[in-house]
Amino acid sequence: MKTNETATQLLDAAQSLIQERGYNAFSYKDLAATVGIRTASIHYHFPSKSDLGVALMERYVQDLTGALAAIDQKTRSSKSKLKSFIKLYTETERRGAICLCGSLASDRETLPPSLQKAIAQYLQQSERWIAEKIQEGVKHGELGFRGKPADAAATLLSSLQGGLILSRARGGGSLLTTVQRVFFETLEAA
Amino acid sequence: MKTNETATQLLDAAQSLIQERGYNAFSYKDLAATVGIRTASIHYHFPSKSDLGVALMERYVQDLTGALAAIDQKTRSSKSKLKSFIKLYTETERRGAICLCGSLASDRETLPPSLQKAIAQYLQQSERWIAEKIQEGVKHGELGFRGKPADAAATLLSSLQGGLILSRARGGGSLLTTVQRVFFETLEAA
DNA sequence: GTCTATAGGCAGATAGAC
DNA sequence: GTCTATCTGCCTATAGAC
Repeated sequence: MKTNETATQLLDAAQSLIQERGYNAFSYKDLAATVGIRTASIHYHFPSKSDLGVALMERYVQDLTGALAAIDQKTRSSKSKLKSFIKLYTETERRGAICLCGSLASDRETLPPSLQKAIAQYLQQSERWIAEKIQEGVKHGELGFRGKPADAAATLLSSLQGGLILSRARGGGSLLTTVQRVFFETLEAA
Repeated sequence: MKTNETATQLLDAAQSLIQERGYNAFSYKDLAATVGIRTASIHYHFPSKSDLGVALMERYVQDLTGALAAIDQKTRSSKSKLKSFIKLYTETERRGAICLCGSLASDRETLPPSLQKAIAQYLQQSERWIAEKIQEGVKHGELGFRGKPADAAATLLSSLQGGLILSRARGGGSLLTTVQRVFFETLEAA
């Protein structure tokens, strides 16, 4: 897939707009203006807005899979893997954006089922991966934590998603750094 | 304010719709259908959609203030106060809804400044109250926690907001119970 | 306070030329 | 693949009768 293909540009533009304004607040007109074509041309690539949304979330899930694989390869310790994961969110925070899933979750009831499914998949995959790393860390003695890894994973992911919301409401700052610190205190405290 | 006044009914309907579908996905037509009047009549109570949004968030902040005051009066220990606060969120979770602020945060860039301000106020007020309770709990020896109360407060609120999103994406369940458990483990572990 | 009627604009989407 | 032209429907909002 060439990165300059129109379809890719459209997905990029849509992702930014959704993360900034929400699914129901962006239009083909916005996309057309950004990419530099007419609205009718967008329908050639994505017949309906739902099609675009589904394609976007599919790409988002694939990107996640790639990012997690990259972290697993590059990094050694479970703790630094978790930190790399959190970094994905701090980068989003710095952009003043929120997660695509978090944004779509608000509009959930207006979304097609296939899109709802992709959102759930993204979050589940993240959660499982986190739980895995926590479990590994405990096993190898890197992390001292007595609770269920799955519980800590769900809590961490929640606080990252919610942290992006709070951070944006505050108008900036680095709330996620705090979230990370508190998270590791939890893991090491037990 | 009589609870059956049309304005109140409109706010109630709008709040439900926003929590279910997002700010940009509900219309005066939806409200009209719910309340049983015509769209034009809504403009008598709330000239513009922004006016409605602002009034709604103002009421939401007032409700919060009332709820926090009620908790402070009724309950004794800091820990049970915090549990009562979390219960506000578990009730939202049970309804399959997310926080009004969380929902509006996605559409933030499309909202009038006064509305953005109200969102920030709601979250700030929550955060401060939580931090206060944690500080009290530590002072009275109820909670063992060495970090900054403000940090734990920001993290808890983040995980509650995010937890509502994850919970909805999962299609139900009681994720917030898990979040609560992990939170108190953190506070008592240190 | 609520109604009917209507305005003006934008939404997503389609047909067919190039 | 992108265009122009056009459709239909919904949106917020207003005017004015009751």
